[in-house]
Amino acid sequence: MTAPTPKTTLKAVAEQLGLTPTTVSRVLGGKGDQYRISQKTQQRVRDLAAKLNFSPNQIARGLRLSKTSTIGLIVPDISNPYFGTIAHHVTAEARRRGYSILLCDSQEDTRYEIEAIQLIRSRNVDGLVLCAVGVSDEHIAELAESDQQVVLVDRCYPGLAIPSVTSDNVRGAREATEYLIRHGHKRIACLQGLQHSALNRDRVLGYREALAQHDISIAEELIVGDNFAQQSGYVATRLLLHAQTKFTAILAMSNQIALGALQAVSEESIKIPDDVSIIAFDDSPYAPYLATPMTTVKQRNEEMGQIAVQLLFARFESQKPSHGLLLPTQLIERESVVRIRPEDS
Amino acid sequence: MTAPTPKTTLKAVAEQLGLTPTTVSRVLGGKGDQYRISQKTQQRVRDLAAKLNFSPNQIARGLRLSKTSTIGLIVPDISNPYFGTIAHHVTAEARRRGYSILLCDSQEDTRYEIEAIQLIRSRNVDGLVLCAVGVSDEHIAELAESDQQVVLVDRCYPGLAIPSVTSDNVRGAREATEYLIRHGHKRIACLQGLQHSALNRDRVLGYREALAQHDISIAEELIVGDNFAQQSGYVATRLLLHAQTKFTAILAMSNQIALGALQAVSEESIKIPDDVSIIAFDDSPYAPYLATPMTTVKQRNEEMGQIAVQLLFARFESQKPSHGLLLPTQLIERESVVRIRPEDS
DNA sequence: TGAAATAGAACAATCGATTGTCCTAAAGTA
DNA sequence: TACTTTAGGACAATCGATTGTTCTATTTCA
Repeated sequence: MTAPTPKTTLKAVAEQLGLTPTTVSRVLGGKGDQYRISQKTQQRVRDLAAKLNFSPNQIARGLRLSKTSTIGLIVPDISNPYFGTIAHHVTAEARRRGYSILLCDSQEDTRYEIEAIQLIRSRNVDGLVLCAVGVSDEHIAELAESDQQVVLVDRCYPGLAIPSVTSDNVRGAREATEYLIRHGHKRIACLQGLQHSALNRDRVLGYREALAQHDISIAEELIVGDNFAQQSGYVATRLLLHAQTKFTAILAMSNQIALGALQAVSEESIKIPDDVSIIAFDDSPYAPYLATPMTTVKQRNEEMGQIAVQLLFARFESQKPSHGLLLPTQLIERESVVRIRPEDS
Repeated sequence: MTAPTPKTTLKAVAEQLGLTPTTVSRVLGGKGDQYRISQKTQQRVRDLAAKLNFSPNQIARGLRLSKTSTIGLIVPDISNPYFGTIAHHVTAEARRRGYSILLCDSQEDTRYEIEAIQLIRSRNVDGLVLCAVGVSDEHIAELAESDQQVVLVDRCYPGLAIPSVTSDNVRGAREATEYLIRHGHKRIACLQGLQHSALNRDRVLGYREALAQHDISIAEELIVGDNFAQQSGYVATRLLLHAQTKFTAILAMSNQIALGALQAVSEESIKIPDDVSIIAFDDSPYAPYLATPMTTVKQRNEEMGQIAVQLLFARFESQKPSHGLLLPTQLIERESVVRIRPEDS
């Protein structure tokens, strides 16, 4: 086995040059001139530091400066490409500013989320980007009152004074529903996500608004589902089909719910869109190549990640309270919705 | 705005009790008895700590103990569900052991990867889980000689004495190719990934082996593509089709390459599997619901994430050099491969 | 030539938690 | 009574980098 090379410290560099850590630190920190370190010394310091591949211990630095150049990121499920994309852009945007990312996966579980928040705070991150699970909000309220800088992404809590960036979920759901209505659908199943979450509430609200505006009575038995996972979409769809509840279209409130619906529908040998139309929240690179290319509500999750970091840095620089940012969604029309004759509905 | 609550320190707890930080630290560290702190004092300490919601500053702790309870994780692209899944299981497994994850996304760029490694090391992580980009290996060799604990995942460097966990890529590709051959295919396009990467070399090797074993001459013009991205798969497929190069099947070396192939094929209105069969590396939840359900080579990426962390901890505990771990792949048969008559090929 | 100014760098405290060692008063022992 | 134990904690150094202050030769200038 090779002998491990111990890390080079500031002190080690200083000793090799016959200087003190103070001097070395100032030179490398760009304050050499300010503190009248001679050019010759400065050059010697820089040369040796480069040669030894010295880079300051960020832990020590973090302790001294109480600034870790780290941003915490909590997401419900990093294996979901929706959050993966957000994370990708958060990390990219953070790196551009010299920040690192401390990642936690809350597994869609509020308990883990609380744990993650504590963990991340005990590590003194400079800021926190939080994709909350979205049900309980007590711990979020606590967070808002602490000195921790936070930005909420994707799922926000309207009551709390925390900067946030989310899709305009009400509008996105309303537009999707209206699209279905324009195509003659009146009995539209709503495969909802996590109940009592703000995110779900907004989407279902948009769905209800669209129906109400078109004088279509809302059939509560068509609003089903427990959470944003595939399993929930599957079960809900199977139950709907089994109950012989009549419906001509499905609005799935997440990409995973949509997958569950596809699974259920394929098992029943029901054809999309001939037998039932479907629109899903969240676009996917696979959407165009599905058995029936799927019409989706695309969210700007790339921008969400970038904006989240930018909001965070805006907070670092000023104490101005920033409001929630609403991003538009886009209905991507493919072939999973069929126009039906009014009498069918 | 609410007044920010400053963080509680050990010293603050100690002062409120009229004790020294030493005592408080020992009690909370479970060493109260060992250092003969009276039960009464211990209880007072614990009570106040709980009341103030004290949790030690991990930065200070990390400095003193030179142990940060943090694992670095570098992936080429966290928005790719393949890596997302690995990350998900790495974080879960790490949390179970009280470790946090410092995440970097190298964007499939070796320069960023090198940057990420430096960054992560300057933050004194206890271990590093690296999904390397896979072309250059000088910086990896350097890493191997340092005192940094590392585990390579998904993409390994055979020459280096670094523990790793990867799929048995040679065998996976060979089995997929054999499957195609058994279905009568002889001219099989190989949409490869990043050239000169060990991962790609292995997969292409498996492909060549299978052909060789069946006495099928290897048509070099059928081995095309630059990297693991969708764009590469798209371009390569378009070019193949444009060149009128005859082939009856495609072996795509990643999920994203496969997407690119689907894109190209759909634009040329070519039917899968009637006109061309396809098998792709990496399974996807969408695979069963594609226009043609796709036959895939499924990797055990969930286990990869878990095993990576376990290997890392095994290294923490013993200095035994561990070898590379090879995980089997699984061919998931769907409908994207058609049996053709020998004379067609 | 003597005092003031300046160049060049060293000293020492600090961030917060941990730990080997040391101190003091009460209790036990001969 | 005189001495050793023991209980219960306190002291102070340490991890590595940063920074306000201080110190010492040279220069500079009148």
